[in-house]
Amino acid sequence: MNPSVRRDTEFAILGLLAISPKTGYDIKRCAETTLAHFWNESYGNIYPLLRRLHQDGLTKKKAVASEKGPEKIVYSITADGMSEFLEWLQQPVEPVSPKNTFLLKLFFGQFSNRESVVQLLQHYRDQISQMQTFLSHKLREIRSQESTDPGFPYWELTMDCGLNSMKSITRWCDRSIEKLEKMSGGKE
Amino acid sequence: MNPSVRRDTEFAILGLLAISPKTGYDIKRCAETTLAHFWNESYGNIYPLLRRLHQDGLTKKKAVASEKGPEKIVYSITADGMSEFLEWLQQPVEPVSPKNTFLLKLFFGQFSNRESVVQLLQHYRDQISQMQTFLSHKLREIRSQESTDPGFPYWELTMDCGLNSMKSITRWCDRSIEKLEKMSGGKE
DNA sequence: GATCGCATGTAAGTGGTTACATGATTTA
DNA sequence: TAAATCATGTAACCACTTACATGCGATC
Repeated sequence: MNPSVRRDTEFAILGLLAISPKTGYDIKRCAETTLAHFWNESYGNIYPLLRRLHQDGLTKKKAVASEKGPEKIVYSITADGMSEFLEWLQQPVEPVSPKNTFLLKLFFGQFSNRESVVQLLQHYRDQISQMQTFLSHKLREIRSQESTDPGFPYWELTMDCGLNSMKSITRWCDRSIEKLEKMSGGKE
Repeated sequence: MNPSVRRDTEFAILGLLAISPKTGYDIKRCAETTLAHFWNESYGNIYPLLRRLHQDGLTKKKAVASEKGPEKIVYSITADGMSEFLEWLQQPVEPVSPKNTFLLKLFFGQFSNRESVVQLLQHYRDQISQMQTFLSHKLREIRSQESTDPGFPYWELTMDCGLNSMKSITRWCDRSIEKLEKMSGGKE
C-alpha cells in the first residue's frame, strides 16, 4: 500500500470513529445500514485500513471484553486523525463517472425485443422501489428518536437526497415503460 | 485474466461494435461522448479486452489505411459475439452499491461549519448543472438529426434518465442550501 | 448439535487506471 | 515548429472484493 496517499475509504472510517469509537465489525454494520445508499465496505478492506490508520497515529485502540464472542478491539480517533479528517472534509469533491449497467443495457435496447426491455425497466424499478422502502423506514426511525445529535440534520439530508433520486427514477421508469408500450414497429 | 468470465465492459465494447465496426480509438470516443453519463473506459482496458474478444472469436478485425496517422484496426462483431452479447442483454441487472464521496462528506457535515457544507452543496450543484447542459445539448443534437436509426429511441431514453436525475438533484441541492441557511445553532 | 451473531483477520484474485512509449499527419 | 488529433499498445500499480480460516457464546 502506498504509504503517502490517503483514500476516501480511510476517511469514511475516520468519520465513523469521530462520531463514536467502534470495532471493525461495528464499522461494517454502519456501512450496511446508515451509509448503505451511498457507501459500502468489506471486512477485507476495513481491517487492513484500520491497522494502517493506527500505525500512522490517526486512531488509538483499546481491547474490551465482549459480551458475546472473543475480546474486541475498539478504535477511536486521535487529534492527528481528526485534523487530517477535517482537512479532507474541506476539499471539494471531483466528479466521477459512474458505471451503470442498467443504462448500458437500455442503451443497447435495439438488439433486444421490446418485451425484454420492458422487463429490464420493471426489474430496475422494483429494485429502486425496494431501496426506497428501506430508506424511508430508516428515515422514520431516526426521526422518531427525536435526536438532538448534532449529526442528525446531515444524516437526514443524505437520506432525503437518496429518496428524491429514487422517486425521480421510479417515475421515469413508469413513463418509459408507457412510452415503450405505445411504441410500434421494431423487433416485437 | 480469467478466461471463462466475461465482464460488463466487454459487452459494452461488443455492443458498440454491434452498432457499427470501430477501432479501439473510436470506442474510447464513444465512451466519452455518447455513454459519458453512465459509462467510461480507458485505453489501458479497451485494447487488452479487444484482443481477448478477438482471441475468443467474438470479433473480427480488418486493417484499414488511415487518413491521419498510422494504419488502423477496425473491429466488428461476429455471429458468436452477437449471440453472447444478446444472452448478456437478457440477464437482469443486479443492484450495485455506489460510492458517492459527496454524500459521504455531507453525512459528516456536523464536523464542518455550515458555510463549508453550503459550499460543498453549491460545488456539487454546479457540477451536476454542467453535466446537465452537456447532456441536453447532446439530446438536442441527436434529435435534430431526425434519426431513423433503430437505436435512437433507446439512446433518448438513457439521456432522459440522466437529465431527470440531474434535475432532481439540482432541485434537492437548492432546497438543502436553503434549509441550511435557515438553520441556526451548531458550528457557525 | 446446528446455526446464528459477534469478532478479527489474511491470501488470492479482480478489474480496472495511470503513465508512459511510439509515431504519423494536420493545423495553428 | 509546436501542438493537436489520430492511433495502438504495455507495465506498473491500485483499491478493493471474495473466499476462507478461526473461534466464542447464545439461541433454536
